[in-house]
Amino acid sequence: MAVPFNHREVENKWRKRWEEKTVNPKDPKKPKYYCLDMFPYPSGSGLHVGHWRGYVISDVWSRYKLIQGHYIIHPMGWDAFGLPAENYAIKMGVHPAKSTADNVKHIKEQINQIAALYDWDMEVNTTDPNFYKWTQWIFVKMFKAGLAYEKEMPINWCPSCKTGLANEEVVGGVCERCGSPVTKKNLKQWMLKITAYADRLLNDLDKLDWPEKVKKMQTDWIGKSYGAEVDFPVDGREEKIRVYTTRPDTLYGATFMVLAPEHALAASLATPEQKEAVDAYILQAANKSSVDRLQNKEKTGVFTGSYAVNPLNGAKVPIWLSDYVLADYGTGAIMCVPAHDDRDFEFAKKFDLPIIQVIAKDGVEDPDLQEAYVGSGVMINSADWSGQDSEKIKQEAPHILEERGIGKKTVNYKLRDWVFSRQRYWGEPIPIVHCPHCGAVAVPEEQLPVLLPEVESYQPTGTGESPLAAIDEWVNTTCPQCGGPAKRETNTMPQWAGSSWYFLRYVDNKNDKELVNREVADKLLPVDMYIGGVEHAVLHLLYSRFYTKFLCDIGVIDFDEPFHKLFNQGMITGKNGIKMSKSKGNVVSPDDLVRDYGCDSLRMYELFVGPPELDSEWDERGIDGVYRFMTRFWNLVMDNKDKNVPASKEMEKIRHRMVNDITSRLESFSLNTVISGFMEYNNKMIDLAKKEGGIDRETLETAVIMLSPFAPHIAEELWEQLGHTDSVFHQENGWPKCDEEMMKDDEVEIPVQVNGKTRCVISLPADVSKEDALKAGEEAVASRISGKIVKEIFVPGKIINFVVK
RNA sequence: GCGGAUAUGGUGGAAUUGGCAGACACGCAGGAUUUAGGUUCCUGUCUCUCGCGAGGUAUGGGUUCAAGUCCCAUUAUCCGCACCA
Repeated sequence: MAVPFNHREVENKWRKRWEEKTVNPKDPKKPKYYCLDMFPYPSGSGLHVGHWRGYVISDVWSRYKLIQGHYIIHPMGWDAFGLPAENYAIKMGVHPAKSTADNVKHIKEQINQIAALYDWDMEVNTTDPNFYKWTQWIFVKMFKAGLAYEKEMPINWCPSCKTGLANEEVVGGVCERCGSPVTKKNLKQWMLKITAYADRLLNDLDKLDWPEKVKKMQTDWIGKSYGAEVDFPVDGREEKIRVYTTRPDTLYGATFMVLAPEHALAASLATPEQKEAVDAYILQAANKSSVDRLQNKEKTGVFTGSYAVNPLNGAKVPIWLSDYVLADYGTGAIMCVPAHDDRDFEFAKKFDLPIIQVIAKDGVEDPDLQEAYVGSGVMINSADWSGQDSEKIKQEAPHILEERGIGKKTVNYKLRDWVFSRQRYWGEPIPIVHCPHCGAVAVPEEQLPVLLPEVESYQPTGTGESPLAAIDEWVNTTCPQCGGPAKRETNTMPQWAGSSWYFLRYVDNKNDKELVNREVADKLLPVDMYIGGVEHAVLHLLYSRFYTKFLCDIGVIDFDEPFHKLFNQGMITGKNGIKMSKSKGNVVSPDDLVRDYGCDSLRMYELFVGPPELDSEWDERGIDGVYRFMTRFWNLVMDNKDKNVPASKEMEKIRHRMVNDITSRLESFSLNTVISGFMEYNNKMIDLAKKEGGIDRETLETAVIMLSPFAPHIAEELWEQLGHTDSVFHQENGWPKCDEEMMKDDEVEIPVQVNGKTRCVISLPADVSKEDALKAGEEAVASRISGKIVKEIFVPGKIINFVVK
């Protein structure tokens, strides 16, 4: 009797072996392959089976590339600054540095259970001064390049997290992190000019092998639009009001104008009769939270009493204020064409303003317009434009306006600059010194890092000041420029600061002279494959692209996109698709499963549970099926390894087909069907081995090699049992290859249909001629044919169909 | 409201280019082994029908010799954006 399958013994044995000698030695002769996981923040709750999935996927891919002959860069680190770590620390009443260190230790142990190829020599931690020195260094470089600037303005403020937020961190009016409604707060903030990169961030998406969904989300977030700015003089005054429109073709239909309540001219446009109402409206708008603004879509507004002049036809149009116009997009003022814009239509109906149709689908005006017509058509009521195609006018209008000196062609973006300061303790101090004489001065590079000081109270103050502001001896310093007394910037950076560039540091994490050595970077970067959840589509992934482009521009690296290929894995949820969380009590820990079924079986089941890109419900029971497969495969190899049976034609066919199927499924990331493929071919091999009295060595070895990225321990053991002394991951010939000729059957089964319904299946030579096939098919279904055959279809290898009348 | 994705047995899910729907597993049922339970092995398992056969991939149409797959409309669920002029 062969050695029975004992996952615990096998796994313990190989863990030790791999510790003694890595299977992924740095070999400069091999081409690199950089496969990266989104690094976790070390929370106190540890890993559940959902966290495993992404790490298993990336490890399977890494090991596959390893066997193909690459040197694998597969690092792991800790995104340990930021709100989650700090909130956890506050909750548990310990210093964030302490709780972070404890959590890192714990999660590292849990990650090691996965038996991934992680190279811990490359480990980084964003809270390590040797790391955040370079996070600060990048900020200084951006400051010097004019990309980091201070501005006082109303920003998104989370009253629960007690800090300002970037636009990207506000989802549907609530804080992305804690779900509290976001308010506005007027604060002096550090901003990063990500808008300077808007076009490159947009255009370079084309270069990336990313899911279309993520590209689209970024495209929409950047929100580029083409249109025109048009100046409307204010009737009887000197000022002009500039508006932005994407529909200059509808200019003759502009019947009123709306300014955002925050517009600079809003108050001064009020006539004496309207002043009281206007002031009240401006005040009311200022107190409205963003959630109110989102939830209550009923249009409100107030007439200023003033009029503007349509520069094209001299028409006088009333100027209104309304909060449906955003102050910080375009010019904060719009011309309103109710006939051709839904929002303007609604506003015009509510306040009984005139509606002039200027485009008609068929050129005929609708006297009773019930809704805005936003499509294209023939221009009407538009002086010399009338009768022309509206799309043509849309293209030409900006130039016409420019010629007449009343407007110009313009481009606008939804993307806003990045609010970069946080009023919290647990982050990188912003390396700036405020000097009464010199203003904001960057801390000299040789003085970096600006260490995060120890404090008694690291709880957020909620006042808009960081807890750091209370530490006088830290705040008070000298100006690096003039030497006079000065104060340190007390805001910290957002969590995204470290994660925007950490992937560059892994490959040179001990370098204290440079962020990354250029030669090393040229050789080992960028990331070839990035694996993580979709939740960072416009946060981390946009910020990282921005940072990478900047670092490329200043010559630190020579590529301007960080992640060549991106894969978003779906979530593993609890019952009924509910996200696993401690509070829901539906968290499944991998610990028991690893103990009872082994790491390899859990790895396999993580993939088998469903398509990797979709969410999957965790169903504990299914893992039995994977475990049974492992046992059967183990027994198959053990029972046959010493038989030295020659390869039969039939067995060779199975082998080549197995290589073909498994490889193509793996290449297309259909990992759940790779696992079912292993099961299927295992059953086939078992059946045939029974019939033929054994199974040849090459087939066994091929199966073991292909299983090794998925179940590395068991594959190594079986490889050794098959008589090899080197690791299964070191294959001179790379990944198993298949020969299409060897996969072919001599005889093929072909269904024969009558009127599209299968009547029988016949066996024919693979290279049968059309005539012979049809003849054989007709004979086979002769008894089922009652009428006259009007059409005969033969698709080689697929189908025979007779159309009968 | 706009945009995107998804919809297949009791369950998770398979199905290159349109070519035998339900692979592979879970579960369930029956049997063998076992003192018994568990394990393991074998058989069955879309629905209706004793059977022949018929029907069947969210719903309704269409294209085709042939549709889960392509086209049109509808419904449901999930995700993204949400007054961006």
